[in-house]
Amino acid sequence: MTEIDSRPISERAMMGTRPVHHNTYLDGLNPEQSEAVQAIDGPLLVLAGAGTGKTRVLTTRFAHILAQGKAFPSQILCVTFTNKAAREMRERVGELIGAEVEGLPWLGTFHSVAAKILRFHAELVGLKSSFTILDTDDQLRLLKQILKAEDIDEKRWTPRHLGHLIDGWKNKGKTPEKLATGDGFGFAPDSSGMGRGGSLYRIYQDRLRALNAVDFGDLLLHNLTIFQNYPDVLAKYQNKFKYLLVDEYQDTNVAQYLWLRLLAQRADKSEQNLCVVGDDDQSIYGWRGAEVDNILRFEKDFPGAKVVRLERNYRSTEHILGAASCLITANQDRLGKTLWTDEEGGEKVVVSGVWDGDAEARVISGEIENWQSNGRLYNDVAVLVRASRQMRAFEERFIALGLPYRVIGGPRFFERMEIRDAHAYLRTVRSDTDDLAFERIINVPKRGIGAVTVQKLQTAARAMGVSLEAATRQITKTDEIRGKARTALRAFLLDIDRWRSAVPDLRHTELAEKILDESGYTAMWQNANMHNGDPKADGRLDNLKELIQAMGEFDTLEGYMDHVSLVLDMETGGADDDKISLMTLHGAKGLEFPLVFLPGWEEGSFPSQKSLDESGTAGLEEERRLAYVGITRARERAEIYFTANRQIYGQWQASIPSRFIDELPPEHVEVKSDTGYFGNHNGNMGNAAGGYTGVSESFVESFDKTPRSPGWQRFQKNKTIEGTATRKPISHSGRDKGNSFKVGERIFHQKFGYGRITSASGNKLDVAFEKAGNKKVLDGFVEKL
DNA sequence: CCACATAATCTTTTT
DNA sequence: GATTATGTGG
Repeated sequence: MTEIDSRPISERAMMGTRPVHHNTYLDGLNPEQSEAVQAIDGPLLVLAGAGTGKTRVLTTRFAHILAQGKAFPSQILCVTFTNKAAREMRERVGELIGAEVEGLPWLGTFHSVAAKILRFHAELVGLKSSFTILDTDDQLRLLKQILKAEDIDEKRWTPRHLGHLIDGWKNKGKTPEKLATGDGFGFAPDSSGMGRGGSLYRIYQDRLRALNAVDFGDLLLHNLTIFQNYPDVLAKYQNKFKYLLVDEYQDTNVAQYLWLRLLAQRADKSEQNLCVVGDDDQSIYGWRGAEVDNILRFEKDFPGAKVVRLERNYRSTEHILGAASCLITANQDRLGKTLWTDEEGGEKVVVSGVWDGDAEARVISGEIENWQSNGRLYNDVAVLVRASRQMRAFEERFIALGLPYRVIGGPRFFERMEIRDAHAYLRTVRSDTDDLAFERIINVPKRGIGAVTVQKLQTAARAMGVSLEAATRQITKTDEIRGKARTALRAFLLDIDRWRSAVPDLRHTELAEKILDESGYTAMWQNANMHNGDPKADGRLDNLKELIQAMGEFDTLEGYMDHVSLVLDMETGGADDDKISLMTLHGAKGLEFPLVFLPGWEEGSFPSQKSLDESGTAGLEEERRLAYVGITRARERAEIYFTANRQIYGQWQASIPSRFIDELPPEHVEVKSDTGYFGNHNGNMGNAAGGYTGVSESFVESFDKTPRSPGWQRFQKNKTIEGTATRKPISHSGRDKGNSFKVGERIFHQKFGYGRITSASGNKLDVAFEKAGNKKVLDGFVEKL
C-alpha cells in the first residue's frame, strides 16, 4: 500500500530530485515504452498496437512530467474520448503519484474540457456561461421545429438527415459562415433548385443561441471560434498548457484536430509538447467523423516529431495475434506495425459454422458452460457482436440456461425517456427560457394540451420574440385558447411557480421528488403499471428512484445539472458479480478477455452491407479494423462463428461466411469439426477452410444439395443479400407462379419439420407446424409433400 | 384531444 | 420481428 501523503500534489510534484515514489514507476517498462514516457519535450507520436500497454505509457508519462518538475498538474492537458477512459486515467495517474484525483483539473474528455473552457468565455460567442448542453434528442426536436417552420416536408427531408449534415460540418470545424458554396446544396432545394442546408444550419445556430444552448458539436466549434477570433485568449491557454496528452488519437475528427493544433502551436517550437497516442488499425469511428488521416499526417504537421512504435503485445497468444495481424494486412492505408509476443503456442483461433442464429447462441452457451465447469469465471468471457440486435438471441439463451450475463453499452441511463422527462421538469423550474424542456413536459403527463395548442403557443412566442413560457403566460390571459386547454395551461403555470418558490427551502433531491409527485408524473407510470400492465413501468419507476439517488451525490442542483449532460454515466454496476459480458465490437474497444466469442461473421452482417454501400473501400477497411479489434480483445482463446441462415428484419436469409474468414491465416486457425464448416466461397479450399466435417446430417445434406457455386457467385457480384437461393430456388410469387402454395397444403420445413399452411401472402406463409407451433416462413424454405 | 390501428424503418456510439 | 411515427375514427 502506498503511504498517504497529505501535502498538496503540486508541492510533491515539484520536489524534482527526490520524488516521494522514487522512479519506481519506470520499472518494468520495455525500451520503447520507456522512450515514449521519457521523451517529454517536443511533439511525439506513439503508435501503440492493441495490447501494447498504451494506457500505462500515457499515465506513466503524466506522472513522469510531474516527477521531473516540468509542470504543475494544472498545466497538463490530457484528453480522452470517453468518460470511462478519463476515469481510468485519473485513477491510474492518481495511483502513480499518490495524489487525490481532484488534483488533475484538465484531465477529461474532449467535450468536458471544451465545455469548461467555453463556460469561461461564453459571452465571446453570444452565450451566457450558464448555457445548457443539448443531447441528440433535444437537437432533433429543435431541428424538427425548424423544418416545420420553414415549411419543408419532414418526410422527404428528415430532421435526422439535417442533423447528420450539421454534425458533419461541426465535426469538420465549419461554422455556417465557413461553409463552402454548394455545401448542403442537395438538402431540401427551394423552387429555384437551391439547396437550403446551409441556411437551415444558420437558423439552427441562431435558435441555439437564443435558447442559450449548445449541442455536442458546438462545444468544440465555439472553442475554435474563440481561439481564432481572440488570439489573446488562445495565447493564455497555449501558455497555460505546457504539456498535452491525447488518447485514441486515431479517433479525432477535424474539429478536435484543429483544437489540439491551436493549443499546441506555441510560439517556441521546442515547446510544442504534444503527445498523441493511437493506433490507426483500431480506428473504428470514421462514420462519426473521425479522420484516420489525422494520425497518418502527424509527422507532417509537427516536423521533427518523434515517433515511437509499441509493438510488443502483452495480451494475446501467438495464434490470436497472428490471425489478427494477418487479417489487418489486407488494408491499404495504414502506417504498419508488426505486433509480436513472447507467448508462444496457445490455442488457435477457432472458426465454426452453424445452422442459424439459435444454433450459434446454443453452441456458444455450451462452450461457456464448459469453460465455467472447468473452473474459470464468467467474467473472463465476452460475446462481441457487430450490431446490438444480434444480442437478443444470446440473452434469450442465457436466460433459458440461467447463465449470468451483463449487457455493456445498452441504452444509456440518462437517455431513457423517464429520466429525460424528469430532467425537463428540473430544467423548466430552473430556467424560464428553456423552451425545449418546457415543450417536452407541457403535456406529460397528459393534461389535455394537444399538438394544436402547442403549435399556437409556438407561433405566438415566435411572433412576440419571447420564450415559450412567457408566451404561454401572455396567452392564457386572453381568449386565444379556451376551455380545457386554457385551464390546464394555467394550472401548469401555477405548478411551475409553486415549484420555483420552493427552490430555496428544499434540498434539490426533495425538490425533484416534490415535482415528480405533484406533476403526476410518478402517478402516470404507476397507473401504466396497474392499468395497462406496462412491463416497463416498474423499471421506469426504479430509474426515477435511481435518479434521485444520483442527484444526492451532488451538493446542489446546479452541480448535478452541470455534470449530467457530459460527465455522468451510471456505473455499469456490479463488476464484482461473475457474469458473461455481452456487447458490440465498438463497445469492446479497450477491453480484454481471456475468452472471446465473435458470432455473426457473415457477408452482409459483417462486413456490414450498409457500410460497404455507403463508404465503399473505406467502409470495408473500417469493418476489417473492427474485426481486428474483435480478435485482439482475446487473451487466450478466440472463437469466430458464422451461420448458414440468419433472420434479418424478420426475414430468413441464406448467408455465406464473411470474407474476413477467408483472410485469416490457416496456420493460426482451427476449423472446428463438430459443428461443420463449408469452405470459402472462392472455391479455393486451401486457406482456412477445411471442407465438410459436419455431424449434423440435415446441415450437411442441405448444403450438399445447394446449388452453391452459381448462387454464391451471383452473390459476390451483386453484393446483396437478396439472392437467397442457396437452400432451394425461391419461388418469388410473381416470377414462379407454378410453385405457389395453397392454404391447407401440407409442407416440410428443414428447421420446423412438418406442418400445414394456414395462410399465404406473396412468398410469405403462415404455417402451423406439428412440433414447432405457428411460424411465419418464406416459401423458399419449405417443400411441398 | 386521445386511443388505437396501420405503415415505414431498421448499424456501429460518445459526448 | 419489433419498434416508432404517423393517420384515422371516436
